[in-house]
Amino acid sequence: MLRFNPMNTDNDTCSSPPRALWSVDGNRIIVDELDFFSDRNDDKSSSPEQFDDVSIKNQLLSDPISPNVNTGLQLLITNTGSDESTVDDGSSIIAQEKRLKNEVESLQEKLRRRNEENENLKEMLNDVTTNYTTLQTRYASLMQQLQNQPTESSQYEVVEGKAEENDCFSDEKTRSSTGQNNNKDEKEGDRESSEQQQMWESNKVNKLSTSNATDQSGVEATMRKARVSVRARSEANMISDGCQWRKYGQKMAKGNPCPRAYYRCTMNPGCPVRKQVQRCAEDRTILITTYEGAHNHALPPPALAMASTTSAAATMLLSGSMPSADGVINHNLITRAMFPKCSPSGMATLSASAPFPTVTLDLTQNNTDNNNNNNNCHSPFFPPQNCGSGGGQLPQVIAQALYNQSKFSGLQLSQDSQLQQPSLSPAAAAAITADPNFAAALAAAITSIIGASTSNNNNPNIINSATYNN
DNA sequence: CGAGTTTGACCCGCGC
DNA sequence: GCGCGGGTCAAACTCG
Ligand SMILES: [Zn+2]
Repeated sequence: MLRFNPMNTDNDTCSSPPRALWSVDGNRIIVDELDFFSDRNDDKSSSPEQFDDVSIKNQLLSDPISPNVNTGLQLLITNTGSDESTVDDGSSIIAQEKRLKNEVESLQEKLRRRNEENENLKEMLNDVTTNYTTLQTRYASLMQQLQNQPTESSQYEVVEGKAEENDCFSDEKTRSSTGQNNNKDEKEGDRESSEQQQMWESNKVNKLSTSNATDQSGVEATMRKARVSVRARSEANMISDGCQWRKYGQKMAKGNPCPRAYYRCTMNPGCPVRKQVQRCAEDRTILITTYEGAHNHALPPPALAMASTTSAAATMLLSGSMPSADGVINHNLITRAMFPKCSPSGMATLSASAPFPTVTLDLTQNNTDNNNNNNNCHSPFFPPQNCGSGGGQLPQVIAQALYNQSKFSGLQLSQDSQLQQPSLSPAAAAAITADPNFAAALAAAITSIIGASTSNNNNPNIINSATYNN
């Protein structure tokens, strides 16, 4: 959904970041921003159920095993007890005993169901761990392979034709064409890792003092530098992605009359995530938002899609930059998983060129053509009627698809056949989707695990922040 | 008054 | 070494 502020006639594309990106009351008023997650946050009546996991949640709500319904039962039991006490005045003690007994029973039942849930979740976590171990093993072997064949630069370029052709990617082109040796990566990684260790409050003096973490930081820097670039057609100045951002700079980029704005995540003081917002030079209706880094805190559900996408893209690009076919596999994987019947070249572009590997999501084509191609985008992750269903929904759909994709790419990269059959038991999936808090926490944890696969000295805050508060 | 934005200065890497 | 360009900092400013 495009929300356009008629009062804002300013051509400056990046001067008005949103004030209320994530509102608890759900009645936020978004001025001058493209809302990727509109139907999750505001209008409750506008067909909020877009995806499979949400439909699972719906099933859960009508499921008698659901804790939500269980709460209702508890209330019912309490009412029954009080009804009895009003009927029978003489045997109030017996009635009370009965009521207490019922209460205990219901609590026991509740406990039992919680235990079942825990078992399911444990099982799921085991699956996740197993898949993670598999992935890590594969990653290690690929790294070994990389060390044996250090100079196969041609395979670093997974997809570059599209980016090279378009002036909108001029900065990416610049980055892609510079610095291809490992030495530079290490230097860059040194700087970046010291940044991460010392949070944003650190100053440059501290940065200079931590120059000994060179060995382990190169990969981490790649992770940190991996980017997800979203091209969306929008008059709005900002994409609402569920996070809170603070603008820290604005520059005029060369070759583009529109300024580039720099934002950093402010949901957690130490969060390293940044994003850049810039209009396309050739078509100023196209907004290019580039995300970088992984959040070190739990996120509201709407923010998870983009955040996980960024993290997963980093992971994919990391493996994609190996001297193997992984990059291509992942490229096909991401596009096939999203739009099996769409042309893969136009939707998701994977540029694994050092030092800033970037996944570019081009959402502009479907925004223009969605009236004609409503049935062209069928995906196992969402029903076809949700494809191309309006300006703001499409990005949301894609973000969700990427969120799903990110889970699969991280957990089941080596098992192509399982791509369309996530190994989530229905009960576990229901348990997760029933509770947004847990979903957020778990997704953050998984994202962190994926991120941790690139480094041994991972930031402990990542895991610690992914706690489940109920 | 605090949070967020603006904007010029500064830092750093890279190419010449 | 110098200039250029991208990215970041931080003081001044704005806004609610
Ligand atoms: Zn964050």
